[in-house]
Amino acid sequence: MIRIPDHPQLEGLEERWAPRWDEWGTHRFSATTGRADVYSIDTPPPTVSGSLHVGHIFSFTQTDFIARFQRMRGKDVFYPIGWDDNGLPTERRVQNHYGVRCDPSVAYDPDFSPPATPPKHALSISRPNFVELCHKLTAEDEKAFEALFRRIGLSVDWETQYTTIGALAQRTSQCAFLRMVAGGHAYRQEAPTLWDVDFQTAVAQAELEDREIEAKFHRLRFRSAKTGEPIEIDTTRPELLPACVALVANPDDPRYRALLGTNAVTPLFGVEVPIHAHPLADPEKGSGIAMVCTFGDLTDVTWWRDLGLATRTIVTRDGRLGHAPFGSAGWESRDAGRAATQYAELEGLTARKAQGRIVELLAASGDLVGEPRSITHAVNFYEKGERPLEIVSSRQWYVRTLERRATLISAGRQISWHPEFMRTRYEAWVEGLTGDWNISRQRYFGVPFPVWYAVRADGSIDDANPILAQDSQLPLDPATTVPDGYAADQRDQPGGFAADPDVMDTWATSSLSPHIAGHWVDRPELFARIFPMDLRPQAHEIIRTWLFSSVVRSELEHNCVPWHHVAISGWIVDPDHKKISKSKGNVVVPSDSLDAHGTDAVRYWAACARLGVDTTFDDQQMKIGRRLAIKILNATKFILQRLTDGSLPLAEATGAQPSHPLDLAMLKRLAAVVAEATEAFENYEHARALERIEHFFWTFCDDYLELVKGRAYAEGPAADSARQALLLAIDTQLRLFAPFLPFATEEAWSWSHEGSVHSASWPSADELATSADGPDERLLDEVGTVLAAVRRAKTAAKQSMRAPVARLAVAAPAATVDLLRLAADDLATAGVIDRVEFSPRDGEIEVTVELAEPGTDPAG
RNA sequence: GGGCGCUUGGCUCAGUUGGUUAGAGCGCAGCCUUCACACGGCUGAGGUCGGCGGUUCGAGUCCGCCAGCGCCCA
Repeated sequence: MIRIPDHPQLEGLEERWAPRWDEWGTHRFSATTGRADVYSIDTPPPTVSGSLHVGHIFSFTQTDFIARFQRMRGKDVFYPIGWDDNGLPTERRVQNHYGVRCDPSVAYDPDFSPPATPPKHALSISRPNFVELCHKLTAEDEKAFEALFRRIGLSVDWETQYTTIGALAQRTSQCAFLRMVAGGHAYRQEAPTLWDVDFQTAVAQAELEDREIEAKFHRLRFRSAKTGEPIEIDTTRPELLPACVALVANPDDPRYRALLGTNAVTPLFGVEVPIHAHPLADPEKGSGIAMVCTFGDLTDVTWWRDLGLATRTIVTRDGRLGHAPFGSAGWESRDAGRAATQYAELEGLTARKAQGRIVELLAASGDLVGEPRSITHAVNFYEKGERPLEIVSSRQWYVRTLERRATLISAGRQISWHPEFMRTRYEAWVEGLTGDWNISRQRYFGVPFPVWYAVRADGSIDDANPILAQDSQLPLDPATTVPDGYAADQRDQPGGFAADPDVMDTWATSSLSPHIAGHWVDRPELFARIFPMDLRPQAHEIIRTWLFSSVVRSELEHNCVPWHHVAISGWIVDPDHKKISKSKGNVVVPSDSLDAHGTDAVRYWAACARLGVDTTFDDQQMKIGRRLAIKILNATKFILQRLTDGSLPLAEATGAQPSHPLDLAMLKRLAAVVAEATEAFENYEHARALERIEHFFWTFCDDYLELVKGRAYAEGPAADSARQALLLAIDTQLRLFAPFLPFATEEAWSWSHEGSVHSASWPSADELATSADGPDERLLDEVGTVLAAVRRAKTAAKQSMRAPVARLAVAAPAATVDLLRLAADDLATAGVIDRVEFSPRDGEIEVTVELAEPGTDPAG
């Protein structure tokens, strides 16, 4: 029996249907079909330690449209959900939340529990205790995300969840790492490394950002080694003078041409350094000749590499000036005693303090020319950091990317980008790579490298020959697991072994999201069904990180791209076009919108935006979505309740095929809409699909429904035709709307069907175009035009739409008249028209309306 | 400094390969209330498409330059 509420509403639909879908397994991946029948999605795992915001709803919902469409098209949709709990954001949140600090030198306390309220001074706890807290807090955060995602009706398979720090992620990550090492794609090397002195970790190129900061140019006086002539250089970092290894000038700069190939002597330290030419030396900057230190900035690294310069590292990992053995090999000086004395003034100071001190020393020795001058310049920062990055020399694991640039660019061209122009961002990034990918991070909450090193008899570490874990041991933490052939008590002992102290960059793990979600390491038959995946949805600011690193991993491991399509979502901006962020105080809480407008309304807002387009947070748009959802309920109710006897199945309610020209014209139009919407969806243009469907729906309600109402109430073949057409049309439209408005469509669908609309098949034009040689589909438009003219006349006369019309006269081209005659009866009924007259004439259609009541107005 | 994107009625946006009077919704104005829908319906006013120049029989739609906004990268 059809049970339709008297007043259908949206309230409560989420609570009614979401549990049903779980029960029915509507969104479950069956994993029984072949790859060709699977549609797999590489869902972005949100950072659970971050905040929930409308951007999540927006972008995740856009992916859900695609998932639901593909499911209705008969695909077995692999739509997992992951949580990114790995890495620094979690560490910071745990530190703040519990008021603790990780100190690896503290011993594990199995009975530890965090204080009820965070203490004023951070409590030092062991690494295992700290990691436990990370797991505890992320588990709570994940629940909040899950609740939100369920509420917005994401059709993910909740049985396919993954994390980026769990055992599977660690095993996957370590396994893939070992394979990279075995394949020669990963290597460990001592190299200049961008270093954040506060976070105490290496930073990858992808995590850099430039910031303009205030600095001072100091003019230092060097002297020519041969002639003693002064050579003045400008530097913002005079404290690095002890690390100076060369001077560089532009080869085209006539001022310094004569000096090229000679040596200069540094002030205070008396070190002889060569003078080289290099095109990156900017003649306009300062005095036009610069000192190269190891290392002040990335340009120093370039010069050091290009020119094969010496290395004299003084900045240590904590951002202080370390030991500099002037007089020993590599630290030769014309006056080693003086150099050592001077350096003793600096050693142990932070870079900032050392700068102040060395300026005093230079002033005292007369080697500072004039006063320091203020400038602003761009300096590298870690995107999450607060102090400029230092460049230190250290041993890190790298993945070879530089040599594969061409491959990576061609990989990008094998992927369909939505929108297409986003590809450019990827290519620009790959072309701009300056070094291999550093995947070592000196953090605590991450995937450890499954590697140890032998400790030599003298206690030094044999870095060159890492001891790699066996696959069967994974996942493991080398800090607790002992490598084959060693005993536990040999840890950190001469002749024993030492664990690699680092963890992997989070991108080194999340770049394997298809492998983690698809169980590459433990369910190969599953992985084969879903990989390469069909779709990677993500935001554009992480093209250079997540997208790039995923392509790298897939190319290295499988020699193919990880997905066929990439869908880039836009950002949410506030009504003033400002990016939504906490610091701006314009954050919109997602649950507020859901409370106020309902899930379908919020989804409608997201559906109106094309991929890649930044979108305004717009309450108004949600209200429109809400109105649409209600209209769908009401229109469905009307058609089912009034026009069938409440008997099922509906197809048998009337039995007849639509035969009336107006009905056939409407169905033909609908068939065209189905075709357009399908094509749009196939092209990842959900907004276009929705626009076409929605536009048709309003015409359907305003014109067609009104026109056939009267006929459909009656009896006979013409009435049967109307009823059948109405049923066919609403059935089709519910399915078309289903990906966008899953709750309202499911509710309306349930009034006439068993099972879920989301398991129904996506409509095809064939179902509707009952006859190719039916009437001209313009019929619906033409009748609509005349009906609008009738309404206009009634409105102008301030009459009700039910006001009777004595006479309607339509003058139009003969072909149009012929068409209109086909629906003259419906027109008369809908307009409450007594007499309808047609007359052929060339030119525009002209409609004359004579109202039965006084106050008749011509219109049209 | 380089790259990418955007600039269409008050607002938010569509405008497919250049082609008849540039579309939609919101907002606004007016009208209509019990028979699907007042959490509504109908009707209407309102843009010449950022600026300049070019290609073309014809440009919002292609090309160049400029301006503003945004993002990415140096």
